[in-house]
Amino acid sequence: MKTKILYVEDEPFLGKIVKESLESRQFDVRMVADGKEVMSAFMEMKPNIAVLDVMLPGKDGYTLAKEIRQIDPNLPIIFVTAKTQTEDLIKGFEVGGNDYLRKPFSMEELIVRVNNLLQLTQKQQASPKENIAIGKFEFAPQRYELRKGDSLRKLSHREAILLQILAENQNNNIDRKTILMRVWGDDSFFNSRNLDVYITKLRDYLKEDDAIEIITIKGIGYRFVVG
Amino acid sequence: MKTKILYVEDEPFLGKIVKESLESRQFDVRMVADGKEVMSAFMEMKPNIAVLDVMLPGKDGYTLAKEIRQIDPNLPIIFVTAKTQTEDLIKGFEVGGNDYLRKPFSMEELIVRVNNLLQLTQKQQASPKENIAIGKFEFAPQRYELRKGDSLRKLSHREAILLQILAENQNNNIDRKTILMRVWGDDSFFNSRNLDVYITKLRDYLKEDDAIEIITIKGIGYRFVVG
DNA sequence: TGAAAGGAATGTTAATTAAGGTTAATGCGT
DNA sequence: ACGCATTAACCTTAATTAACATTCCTTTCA
Repeated sequence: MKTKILYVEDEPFLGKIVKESLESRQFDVRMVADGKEVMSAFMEMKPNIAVLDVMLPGKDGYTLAKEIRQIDPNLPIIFVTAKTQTEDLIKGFEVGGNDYLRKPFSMEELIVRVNNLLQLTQKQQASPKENIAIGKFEFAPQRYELRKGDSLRKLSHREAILLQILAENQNNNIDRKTILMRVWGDDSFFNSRNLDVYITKLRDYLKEDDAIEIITIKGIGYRFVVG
Repeated sequence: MKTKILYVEDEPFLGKIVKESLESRQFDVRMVADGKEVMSAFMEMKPNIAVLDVMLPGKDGYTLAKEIRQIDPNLPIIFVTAKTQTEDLIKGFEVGGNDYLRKPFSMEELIVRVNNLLQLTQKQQASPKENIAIGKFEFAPQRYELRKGDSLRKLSHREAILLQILAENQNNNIDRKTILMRVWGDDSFFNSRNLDVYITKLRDYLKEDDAIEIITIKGIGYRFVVG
């Protein structure tokens, strides 16, 4: 699945160039020009990263960053602005930004910084060879085995992948869609029902430990909480 | 314990200023001027972050970054250099750098970027929101659970977010609009009615404790008072 | 000045729709 | 035939919309 960029820029000419340039690098870009429209676009598209101009009609980039931070404390945010003063940069980081790029900037630099942030914020997922501790259980992803004390349960392929995705993202929300794409490769209606079935199975397998819970977030996905 | 910075810089004058400036911010700084000495200093001090000049006697910064990456794939690395070309910057990220600062730079900017990277790499797995005490209740935002004594009520996603917003802002006015944006992402008519419904639900859940009240401030929003 | 009227904002409860959960039956490859 | 994966049928719960009630602020007029 493509990485989704929410790009907020009110200069149409610059905006178009940057958007196309990012798209040519296989990013899925949504551009918004008016500050007031950003939050609804944000909720709708659920971007992986936000690139914000600071000076905007409607609402400025700093305010937007603050609002985004309230909803998602982990989303990478890059400011791209003509404001070159150090104080402006500091403010950008203060409101929750993770990088600050002064205009004019080179496209290459933006792309490199976008990728850098995406990498930094991705979970350094335990290499799938290592066993993962899940409450009182221990999960061996490569062997599809779920252990608790002396009892052992062999998982099927789908069960194992699903559990691995959940375990890798403990305490974080996981999109239904993300799961569907990773386990089934598409998010059709039937696979979506299928996911329900597998969630039920995993809940059943894990019910011996009360500290473990797969919380449903209706309309969004799941959150796997342990302890 | 202080955050340890490994600072590699061969210009003694600049180096001294930066080092002292970082130390005045409570960082524990070790400065190395010769590229060849960096790796042993690295192994010895086990820094939390590295700030590298690129052009150095002995071994250049890019090479150092590569060597550091072999040992620690997650250590934040910032390049600080007089090389202003985009290609140099790209190379910096390619070899594993996480930020790139062109000389001359302001101390403030360096510090802000250092802190940003430290935060980004720490935030990783641990985002366990702490339980919030609400009068006689205890609310576990991660698990969407509201407890009072031995009784437990599981909240839905919307209920939980709303309660969290209220609880975070105990005794302060909260704009309706702010709530709507955070819970629904927009403040349309229907969602506004929706908010009323959820406020009613929370009032119902919390009515067992008389000290808790969700006060309506007509035309503004709500105030959540406890005790 | 203050009581009544009117209206907008909010409260409450219920009905509706949509999402997800559960269990069982079916399909399909080995 | 076995084991998993998929589809289906039916059930439960959350979220939204709707309908009607209330509150409280504002306006107006005695």
